[in-house]
Amino acid sequence: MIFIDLKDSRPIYEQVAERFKFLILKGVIASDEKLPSVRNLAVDLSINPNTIQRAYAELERQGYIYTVKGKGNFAAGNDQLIEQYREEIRKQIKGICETAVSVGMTEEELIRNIREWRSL
Amino acid sequence: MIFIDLKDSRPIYEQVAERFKFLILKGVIASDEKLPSVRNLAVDLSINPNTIQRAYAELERQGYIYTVKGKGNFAAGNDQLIEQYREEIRKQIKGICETAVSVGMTEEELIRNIREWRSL
Amino acid sequence: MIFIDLKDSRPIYEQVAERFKFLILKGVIASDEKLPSVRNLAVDLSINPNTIQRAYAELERQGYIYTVKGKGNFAAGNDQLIEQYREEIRKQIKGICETAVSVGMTEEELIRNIREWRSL
Amino acid sequence: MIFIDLKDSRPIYEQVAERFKFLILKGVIASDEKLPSVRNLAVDLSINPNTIQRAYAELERQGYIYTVKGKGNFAAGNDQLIEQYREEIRKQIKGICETAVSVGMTEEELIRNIREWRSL
DNA sequence: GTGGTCTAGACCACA
DNA sequence: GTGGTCTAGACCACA
Repeated sequence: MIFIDLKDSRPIYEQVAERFKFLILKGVIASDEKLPSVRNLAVDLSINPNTIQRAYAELERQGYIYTVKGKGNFAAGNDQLIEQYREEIRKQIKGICETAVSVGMTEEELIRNIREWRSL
Repeated sequence: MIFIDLKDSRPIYEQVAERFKFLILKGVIASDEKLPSVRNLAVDLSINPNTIQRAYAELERQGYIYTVKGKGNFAAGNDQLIEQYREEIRKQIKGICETAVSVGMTEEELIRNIREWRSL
Repeated sequence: MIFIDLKDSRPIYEQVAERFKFLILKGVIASDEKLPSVRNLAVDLSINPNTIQRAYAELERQGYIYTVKGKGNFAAGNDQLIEQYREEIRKQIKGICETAVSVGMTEEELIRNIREWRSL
Repeated sequence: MIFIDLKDSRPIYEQVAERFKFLILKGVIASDEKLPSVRNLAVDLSINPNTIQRAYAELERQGYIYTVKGKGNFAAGNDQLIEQYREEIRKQIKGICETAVSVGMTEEELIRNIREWRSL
């Protein structure tokens, strides 16, 4: 369910957090479903528990999970999260498109690219 | 011409390189035009020369400039660069859009966002 | 009568203890009235009995309840408790106000805030 | 300038962060002034660098400092920070006052307490 | 068993 | 020199 790529330049804790974000938003991990424990996941991925801990702390800070001490970490209700995530994505696309346009790519060209992926 | 923002989380060398990329692609710096010398730019920006050196090395590696020993650094011909840059951007947008769609954003929604920025 | 919020970052035993403190101070639980047994409450709240036990131990330590072996836990007389609780609150407010003032908030500003909540 | 209290129940990283927040808001550390390096402070306080790192990361996340890689950490401009901090304090006071009132303390009593500290 | 904090120490990117 | 990430392993609070 979780994979990490050591060759990826992004830090491991970020990859782990990103992956869980995705799984929660997709509904693969349901609301209030328990995530693997810090220790178990650390063993499974052959990663230090501190690194997992950091990924979970980040997810909690961003509202994707909540922590019950002594019990574990659980996926938060994801209704508002989806809207929050959309906003994040909008900003990312906006940033890229702005630089794209500034070096001469037209809006139509950008849109065409999006349409092409649809057909894949 | 070049500005750096210390509060930006990106490393300084990357900001400098990015800025030159932009200027070259826009044609503000013409093909074969000389870039400021490492030392001068370092003084102007109150930055360590090593940092400028690294930015230039990066630009050369990516084909945006070429170095003539004893003369300086010069902007490469920018025709092929533009296409290269577009390809980069396409990949970035593609990556983002794919995750966007996978969590339920429709293609039309993405396109609408792009159109809205146009009107700004 | 007792509710716990798993998403609250405070430990469960503290939430339980805090809630009973409140009920005793408000007089909802009268002096010498029996509190639910550890086991019953644990079942009702679907919580580990150890956790309830700890909440009760904390309440006893602070003088809010007293234990009669073989009989159960009972609310202490609440006259002195109220004064004790007020003292606690005074200290808390004092601590916060001091730092508030030291970074430039005026006393009048603090008081105004309190008055505003009244009207809610 | 920075002191930590091992007997304090709050984690060390939080104490350190809180202390810097205070110094920045008071203007003791001016805008864009450099904070001690992670390593130096760690040695001075006989604390592990990781713990200082965490305190600084927290401060950056909350906007109190900004990081320049390879250079150090610097105090952010504190105009907006003050307002942000006031809001934090308001919430804290509000929370305490609400429970105070709910157990029978009057608003006037709370205000009287504040006035008394003034005369200290 | 579960998460939270911390130490000790390594290695890397950046300036 | 400076911050950022990570491992290894300890100890504590909580359930």
